Amino acid sequence: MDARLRLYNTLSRKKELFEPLNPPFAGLYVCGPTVYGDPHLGHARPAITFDLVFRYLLHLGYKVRYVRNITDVGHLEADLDEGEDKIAKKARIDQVEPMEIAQYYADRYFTFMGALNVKRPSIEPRASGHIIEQIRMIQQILDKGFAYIENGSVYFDVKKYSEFYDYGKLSGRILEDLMTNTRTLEGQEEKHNQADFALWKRAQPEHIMRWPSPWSDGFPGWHLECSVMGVKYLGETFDIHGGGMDLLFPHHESEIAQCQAALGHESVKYWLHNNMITINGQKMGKSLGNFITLEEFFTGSHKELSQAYSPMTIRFFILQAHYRSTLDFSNEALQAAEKGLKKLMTGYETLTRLIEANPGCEQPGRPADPENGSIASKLNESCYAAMNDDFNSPIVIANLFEAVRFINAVNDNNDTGSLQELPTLKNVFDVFLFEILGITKETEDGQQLIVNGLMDLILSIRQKSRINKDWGTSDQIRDALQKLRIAVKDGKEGSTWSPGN
RNA sequence: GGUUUCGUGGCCGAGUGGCUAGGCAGCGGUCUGCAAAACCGCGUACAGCGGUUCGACUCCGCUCGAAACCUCCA
Repeated sequence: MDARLRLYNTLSRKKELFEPLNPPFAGLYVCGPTVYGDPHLGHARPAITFDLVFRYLLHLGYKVRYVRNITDVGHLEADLDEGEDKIAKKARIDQVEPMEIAQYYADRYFTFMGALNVKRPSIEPRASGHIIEQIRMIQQILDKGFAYIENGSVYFDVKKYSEFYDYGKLSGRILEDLMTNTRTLEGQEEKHNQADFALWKRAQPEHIMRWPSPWSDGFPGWHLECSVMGVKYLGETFDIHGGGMDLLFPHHESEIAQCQAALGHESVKYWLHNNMITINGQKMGKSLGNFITLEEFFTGSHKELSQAYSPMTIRFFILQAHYRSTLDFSNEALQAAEKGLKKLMTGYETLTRLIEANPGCEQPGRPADPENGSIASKLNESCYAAMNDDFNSPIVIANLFEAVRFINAVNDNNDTGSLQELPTLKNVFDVFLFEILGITKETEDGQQLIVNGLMDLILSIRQKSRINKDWGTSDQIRDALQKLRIAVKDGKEGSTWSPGN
């Protein structure tokens, strides 16, 4: 087994050994949300993917600085209002200040990502707070001769750039194709070439989000912020840059070009890209209008949803697929995830109970089968191997299911010979399920304590009727609870209950 | 048209040149007052056609099909 982390670098299209530039430090930059709409399932994929990366790097002992930007400026609307900032457009509709919109949706984003147990990054910088730095980088690119000024706007000169460097190396694009194949958009006649992209745009009079610059009152181009903030907080070269596959071109390609042009070298060592979530085989996205917001998932209020799905179900659903695969949404798949997760959590509870009931087993490291090593430590190794192989969370989950089968077998057979495996097994769950995969028990609040008390009471009454073989009463209670979506299970040592089906 | 990626059993999804993925659903059984859970067992797979190979689902080529990107998008 290779105990070292390997990750798939989009730049080389190969799995590479992770060797950070300045160990024990590791830098991670991920393209964050544009805050002009409610967070949907598509936002959850990269957030959870790179949360997994973040958590695993931390677990391996790296001192990680994780930067994820908030885009609150600079994305152009290409359809009806060309040249107008998306946030500004929404603001005009709602008759409020653009920053108020950005603030509102940023807050929503944080709230829902929090529900998904996504760790907050070390730094969450906003594009609007880095206008000065962006202006400086534009000036650097101009000074090096890789940009030109046209009517108050500044454009990146892709043709000039590709005389020295390879524009297209990340996405596999060929420059000649880009020059000829790019669709002609209105208001783009200032460009010398179709493939050129804006570094600074002069604002039209009705454009409300604007800042002064040496060239005009305007706003920065839409690829610039990530280059600027990545370099500012992680250094001129840093380890990992992540994002969705849809950002590969032109966004990340242009980021590489901007850094190369301004700094004389590239800034990113490993490029990581998560795949898309599809709905009926099609990408789920804002512009397609087929997205389901996270709020709708949590409440079940969308016509495509047959029920509500808890945040942990969503998280588990996403982690059950490898991050570089597309993941197709369906109610059936979500329900399977819900049940699978429940099985895992029940298994963990059984494990905890077994350890409490058998204080003698609290000496880890004594394998039941010394010939072949313990099952628990094998699973542990297998989980590390999976994570080291480009963050293969589905394999980790498969291992955890195997652990559950083992736990249940011990529980059923009272196999005392295997009890000493349990502490190690608990450690595997604590590390992989909770710490690295970031699954949590769904929260219990004050109401829950009352419910617990009531349920204890009800089940003790039912137990009495069962002892008296009063099946009518006992079934009446169970059926009534069933209608409230509370499942009762009768075991040898009394009954237990759980919410859900 | 170009670039990138993919096509695995009822559904979702891993993986490998020869040895069980896993989950959900289904069927049979054990257990149980019944049920649920759990456990045991079972079934239908690697789009098609060629090639390389002792042997390919796994490598190569072609065909068919799908998606993303080429335009803001996670």
